[in-house]
Amino acid sequence: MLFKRTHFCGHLDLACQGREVIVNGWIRKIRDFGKFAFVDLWDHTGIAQMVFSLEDGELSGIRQCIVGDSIGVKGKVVERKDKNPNLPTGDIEVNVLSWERYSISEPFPVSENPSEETRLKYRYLDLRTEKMQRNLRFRHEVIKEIRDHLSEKGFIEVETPILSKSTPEGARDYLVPSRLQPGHFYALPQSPQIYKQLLMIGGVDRYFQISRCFRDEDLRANRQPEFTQLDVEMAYADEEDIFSMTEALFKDVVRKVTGKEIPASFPRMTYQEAMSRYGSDKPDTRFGMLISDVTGQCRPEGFGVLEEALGRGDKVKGLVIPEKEPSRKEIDAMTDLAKEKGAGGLMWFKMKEGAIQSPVSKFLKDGGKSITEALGLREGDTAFVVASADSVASKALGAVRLYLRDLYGLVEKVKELHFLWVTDFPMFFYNEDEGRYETEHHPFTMPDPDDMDRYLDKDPEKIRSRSYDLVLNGEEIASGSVRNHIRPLQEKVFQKIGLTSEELQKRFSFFLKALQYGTPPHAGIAPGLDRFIQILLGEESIRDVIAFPKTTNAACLMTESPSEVDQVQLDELRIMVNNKN
RNA sequence: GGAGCUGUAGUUCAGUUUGGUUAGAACGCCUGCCUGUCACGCAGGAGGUCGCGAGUUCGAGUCUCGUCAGCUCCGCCA
Repeated sequence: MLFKRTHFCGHLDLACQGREVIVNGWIRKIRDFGKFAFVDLWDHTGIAQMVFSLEDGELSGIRQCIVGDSIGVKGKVVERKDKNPNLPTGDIEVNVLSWERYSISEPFPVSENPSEETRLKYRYLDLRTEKMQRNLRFRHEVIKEIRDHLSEKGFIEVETPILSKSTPEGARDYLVPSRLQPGHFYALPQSPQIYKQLLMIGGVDRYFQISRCFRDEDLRANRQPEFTQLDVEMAYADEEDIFSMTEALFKDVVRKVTGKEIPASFPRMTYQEAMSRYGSDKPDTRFGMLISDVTGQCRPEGFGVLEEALGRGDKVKGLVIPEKEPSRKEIDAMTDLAKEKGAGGLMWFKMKEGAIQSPVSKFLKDGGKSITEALGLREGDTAFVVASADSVASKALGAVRLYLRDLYGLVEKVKELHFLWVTDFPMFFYNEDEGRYETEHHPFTMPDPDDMDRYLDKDPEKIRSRSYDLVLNGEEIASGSVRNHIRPLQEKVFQKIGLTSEELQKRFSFFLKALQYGTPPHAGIAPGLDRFIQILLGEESIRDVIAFPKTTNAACLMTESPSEVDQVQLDELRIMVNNKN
């Protein structure tokens, strides 16, 4: 029999005193004293203490229960003799009159501090923890506020297909075989990009969607093979419209879900400045330690390595961490980071008792004076310097800068939210491996028309695109652009990235055709909700804000997917599996 | 594709440096005792392919090689 509950465990308090209540939940803890037992009963609202008299035949059955059993309890709320100030419901307890054991639990395969592997295998039990309950509810609040906000602003949510078509460029697609057309495949969407542009052509005007996106690439702590984006698109809109729409949205949502106030508009930085000063296209602006170019001031005489570098046009760049002296081991770790980014090495200089200390000062005729002065090195500081091609030096120092951030805890997690627009991304970059140009953002981005005229043939990497990223605390949380709504211009872009006219015809004729029917100028953006929620909650991993996440191997430990399928299914799809390699 | 860390009882871990008796602890589980706990307490008990496979050795949880899995990072992720 089901006890129809009158209250949730966490809502019981002194106001219920003397009342007969019914609560349902899971046993969290049993403390058995022989003549009676305390049972901590948990539901999604919290814990309340039940008191079972064990001298009563029916109630003594609680002794057969273990943690995890699902039970219903009818009892009287009474004020406690010994209150527990650590428990929200610690003023009261429930004297049990009758109860029902709904289902029996196996002993829990998880403990209070389970490993990631155990958590993922028994995710449904992990979800019963306070943290996961809080995170799922918080996520719901964020999405609800987004829907409310955009609905009020005249946006409508439109669903787009999951069984979709392979897009050019970008990530590896997840493919779904077609049974009715053997040898043909759907692709799961990497984003609803083309559909939302078609919705603009279709007169929807203001669209959004909480949409699932799929990318078959290697995973990270903040990257899952399927993830959730807030996809937004506006007709007759440009950068400024998207910026102000997004700023208003984030300000409203952040206030409603966290109570925090963020600025009404976010600072902006060009891609070029981000790269040269922060060594990253997603700069963490919560702290300083910017990268300086000291090529001009640097006197390399005597140090062959540096002389040669400057001879071939390399840059000398550096940054200073004030009043810190990293250890030998830490410097080694930073050197490895710099090398990973392509730098030949990492020089360092310390200022102690007015003298420069550095492993390279003995080579330099000026002992490193020109470099440290240019960087403004002061007593007790340490400077890190890289001599490499401009972008390599910046990226290497960008990695060093983040290492120092984490080493010395230079930012307080969660407390501050630093939003930043990064603009003026390049339209194209040259892919050495493939021997062709690719788009930095995606091919549907509007290139700067003047740059296009000027550089398309001679220097395509100089062409700027009308795209932008939104960065929060050093993490990319949204990406968008003004779209290319002019068919001939769109064709030019496709040509530049090496799509032949046959390929174009085969894969995109529908889209190019659609562009011919009075496409409104339009622009959009797509914030990644998993990351945004992760940052607001201060979680280390995106997995902690997703109910059923996958491992770094893109597997689900709970369902054991992916898995083999029956031969019958493969035959139906006319698929033969090649197990070689 | 590459690098690092980890894998021992149901769970979380110690033991691996320096190979050697019967692989330990805590929590959980089982049995019993206990009138006020909230990390209840007390007594007793069960529970192990040391991830898997080779190899070295008289002898491997411990050393070597391979492999699988989890995590973190690089490449990759328009």
